[in-house]
Amino acid sequence: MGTRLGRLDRSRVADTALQVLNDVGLEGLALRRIANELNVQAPALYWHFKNKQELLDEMATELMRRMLEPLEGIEAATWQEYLAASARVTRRTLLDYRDGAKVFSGTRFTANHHAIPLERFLEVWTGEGASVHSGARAWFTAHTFAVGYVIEEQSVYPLPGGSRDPAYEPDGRAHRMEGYPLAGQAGWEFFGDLDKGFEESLAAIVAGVDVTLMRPARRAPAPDTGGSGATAQ
Amino acid sequence: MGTRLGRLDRSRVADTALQVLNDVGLEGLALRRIANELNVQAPALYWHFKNKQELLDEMATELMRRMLEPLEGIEAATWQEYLAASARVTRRTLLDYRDGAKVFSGTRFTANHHAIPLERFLEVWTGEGASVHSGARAWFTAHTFAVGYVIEEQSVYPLPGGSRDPAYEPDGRAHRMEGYPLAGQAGWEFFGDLDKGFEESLAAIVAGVDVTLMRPARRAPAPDTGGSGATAQ
DNA sequence: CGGCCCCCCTTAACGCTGTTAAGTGCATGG
DNA sequence: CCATGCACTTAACAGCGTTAAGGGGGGCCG
Repeated sequence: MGTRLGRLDRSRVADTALQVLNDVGLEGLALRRIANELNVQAPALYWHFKNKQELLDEMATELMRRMLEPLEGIEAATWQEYLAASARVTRRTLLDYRDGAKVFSGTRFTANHHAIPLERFLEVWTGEGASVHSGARAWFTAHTFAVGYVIEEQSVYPLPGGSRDPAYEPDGRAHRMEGYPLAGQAGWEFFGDLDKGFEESLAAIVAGVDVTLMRPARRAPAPDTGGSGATAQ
Repeated sequence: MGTRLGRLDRSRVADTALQVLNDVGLEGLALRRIANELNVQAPALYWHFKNKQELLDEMATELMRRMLEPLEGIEAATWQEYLAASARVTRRTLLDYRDGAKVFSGTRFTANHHAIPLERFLEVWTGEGASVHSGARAWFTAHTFAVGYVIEEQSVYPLPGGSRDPAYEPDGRAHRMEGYPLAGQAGWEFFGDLDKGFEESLAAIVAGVDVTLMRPARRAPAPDTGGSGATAQ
């Protein structure tokens, strides 16, 4: 159904693949379907990608690219604001695509655009007198959480902007939880208001990063996290 | 290869499937392969599961079941210890299986064993005078992070106990980061010592949960998280 | 201007996948 | 002793990622 617009290239294929993803999901993302949308036969894609994984990598890179614009628009005076804002951009971008978080997570980028916002964050962070080490840890914590959160979220709301998967109805969950009264109530919290839940968790993470990574760093260069006893390297 | 031990049932199939998973990974996990290991033909599995997804759900449930034993062994005086210990058990269990985190994440459980440790945590948490709401948020934050962390981790170390994927060698990463000096250094932090990284992030989350969810809850029943307040949907 | 080459795509085919339909043996209960 | 139905078999299908081989066309070189 697509129109032939001249030659193919990696980024046009990745762009079309992301549209197809929203139609059929990760499970149904077939090379023949993508090729059809580009008015081309499936093996043509192998001229531009050595296999499907390489196309998925390009799709993840394209998602990262699409995060950059809103990220550049962030005007954050503090590292807290920038860290939180970038986690929100990550979440919102991944939510725009069906199975976006699964495509994104664990996939290697084919370019290093992801270094741009990280570099910017670390400039602000180290400007406060803290180490690159602790800043990297702060960044990784927030983004690991954000991706993990959206993975859970997208199994409740599989379609971007769509309605909830019936199996995750809080009512049904609470009903199955007889014998676990507190856990039953908790089900509501998990999959109730996902926007609010994200904000609350994110606020906790930012506050914790401040306490354990930023503020000790001002006093001593090798912060002890109070965890399993391992001291910073 | 397998020996016929009488009849099949869901849990024996799931157990075998988890062994096969460690051999061939999620990508290579084929019903014919699992069936062969059970000395049975592939369609036989359809007597016990309506499709492959239902088998994957059972595998995730079995993983949850295998977390229960170490979780019950935890003697934690404080909610901090119990929350951190349960996140560690989650990580260690998922790391025992190839692609364990991907199998686990976003998959529905076929039983509600997961309520057991959650109930126990909420008892300790609410015993401190805080709400079920904030406790559920604390639990979800820590476990979302743990799963997200292992997903990243297993794309660096695909095999349980195996060696690192060459594409993630910190050396190589830093080399590709020219122009981003701080981000280049940060690469080491991300994929250097993953055990230590997990502990540092976990310590930050526990501390943040304390500050934003436990301690305000002692004063007011409806805690304001101090986030952006934007709960746009 | 002629011919070659290489880029980009085509057609054909392979082995494998999840899944369905139909049939079979065996244990069990009336 | 026969009938019921559980638990599995064999056979087959459509669709998947991927490879092999071939072809058309535009640009460069003789």
